[in-house]
Amino acid sequence: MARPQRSEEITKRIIDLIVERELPPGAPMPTELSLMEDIGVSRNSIREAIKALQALGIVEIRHGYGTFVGSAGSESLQTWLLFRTRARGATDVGRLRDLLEVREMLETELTRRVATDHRPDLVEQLQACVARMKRKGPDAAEADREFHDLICAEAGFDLARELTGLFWDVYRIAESELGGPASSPTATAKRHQAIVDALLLRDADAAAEAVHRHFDEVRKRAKAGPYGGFGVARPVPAAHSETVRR
Amino acid sequence: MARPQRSEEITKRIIDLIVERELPPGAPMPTELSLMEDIGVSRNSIREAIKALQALGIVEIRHGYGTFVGSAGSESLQTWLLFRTRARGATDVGRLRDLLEVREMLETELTRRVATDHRPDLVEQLQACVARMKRKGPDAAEADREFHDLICAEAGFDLARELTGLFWDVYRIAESELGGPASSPTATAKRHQAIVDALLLRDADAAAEAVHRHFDEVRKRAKAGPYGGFGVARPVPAAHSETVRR
DNA sequence: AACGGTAGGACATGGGACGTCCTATGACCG
DNA sequence: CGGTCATAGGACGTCCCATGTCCTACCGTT
Repeated sequence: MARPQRSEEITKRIIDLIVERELPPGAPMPTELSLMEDIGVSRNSIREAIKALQALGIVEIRHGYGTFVGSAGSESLQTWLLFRTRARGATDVGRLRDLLEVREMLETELTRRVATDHRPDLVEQLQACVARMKRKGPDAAEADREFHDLICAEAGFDLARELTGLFWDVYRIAESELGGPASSPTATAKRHQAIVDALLLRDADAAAEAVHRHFDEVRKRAKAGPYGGFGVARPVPAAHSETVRR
Repeated sequence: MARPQRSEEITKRIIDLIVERELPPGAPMPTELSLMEDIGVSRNSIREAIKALQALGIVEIRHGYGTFVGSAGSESLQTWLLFRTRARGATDVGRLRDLLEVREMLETELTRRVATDHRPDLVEQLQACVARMKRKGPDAAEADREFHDLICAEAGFDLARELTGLFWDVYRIAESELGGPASSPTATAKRHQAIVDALLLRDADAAAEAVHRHFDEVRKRAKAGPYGGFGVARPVPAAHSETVRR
């Protein structure tokens, strides 16, 4: 007995192999054939394990060329997080709130740290982003993203930066599915300007406060959406629930 | 042309299927056979797609019984995060620092929110955890985890709570692999006690400060570890780097 | 020397067979 | 009559093999 998921075992073995050999991202993985021989299972089992690894960004597969060690970037989690917010009814806005909340917490603290310790030209770059936000269009959203990413990058914590980027992306996708009202460019620019001002003064508390106000703005916009607010879990229709067995 | 990864396409289709039918976690997925017919690909392709979904916790497979919709809990990310911190040499402590930093940011803000708004008996439960911490042993670590989880749960943001739990687990595993010094039970208890005290007074700033001090303690301990500190990226040995093609 | 065709390596997809695990049903026994 | 065990059926797990597709590198031609 003690047959705890053959393929999971294979997955672990492959990961260990990468870690032990200290293969850097981009390094070629052993051939599926040699993996077969090393681990002693069939090719299909290897392929399924590799597929699981691919879903986590741990390996990258290039058709016809080979499999390579991946960087395990946060993009891999987009599917996960998106599913998590869409599951059980895309109209349940409560999950969107969670997303925003985590972003707010992370960015508040990140901004706090950056406020007292940042390169002089950071403010200029941020200022440029704010200017771009004022012009309506697809570039405004891009500038918004860059604005937040600049601050997160400045803090120097890769993981935190990637996570906030991930949350930003997923929030935007989920929000667009719900079709909320568009944001006002001038209001958005104003909120971001307040953050820049606080950073310029190197005032951590003011910066944190400005970030909070910014998120208040976003929340207010989301509340005005088609489902009337966060936390209002729409009752799940019973239509399909009888498909549940047991 | 335009052959964007057959299996990735299948993965998306399956996710959409779950979302559209609003299948709740635990609901049985369609049979692999019926999926084959619906999507029109072979069973192997379906299986690979499902395998990828399983790696993300989106579906759960019970051998010999069926496949079920998963809850996409944060446990699924453990492999990802663990790999991310172990990749390219387990001795690179810089990644551990990132882990701690995110935890600190999240917990600081979470604690801040909980400080001014929490159930009266939360403090009692926390106090009980602190008492357990004072006794050395495996239960002390468990009490530590419960302590933080209690606070995160109180805030009411599932996502944030799960993430902090995930970071806690991964940090502990990664740390144990590095084999740092054990923490002093009394010092640990003292730091946690300070947090409880601040919560009792419903003083958000004091609570945040206490959390910071707690993490300072953890950082200090990690710095005393075998690799002499955070951020000291050990140079990657060139031994295997010539295996990189291109 | 530059170009293009071709061979080979590696992954993608498809189909089938057999083993294993779980559940449920029904016969058997107390 | 009720409880227990054996068996049948459904569904996933593993494996094998064949063919398609993509990329690289080599080599012959111009």
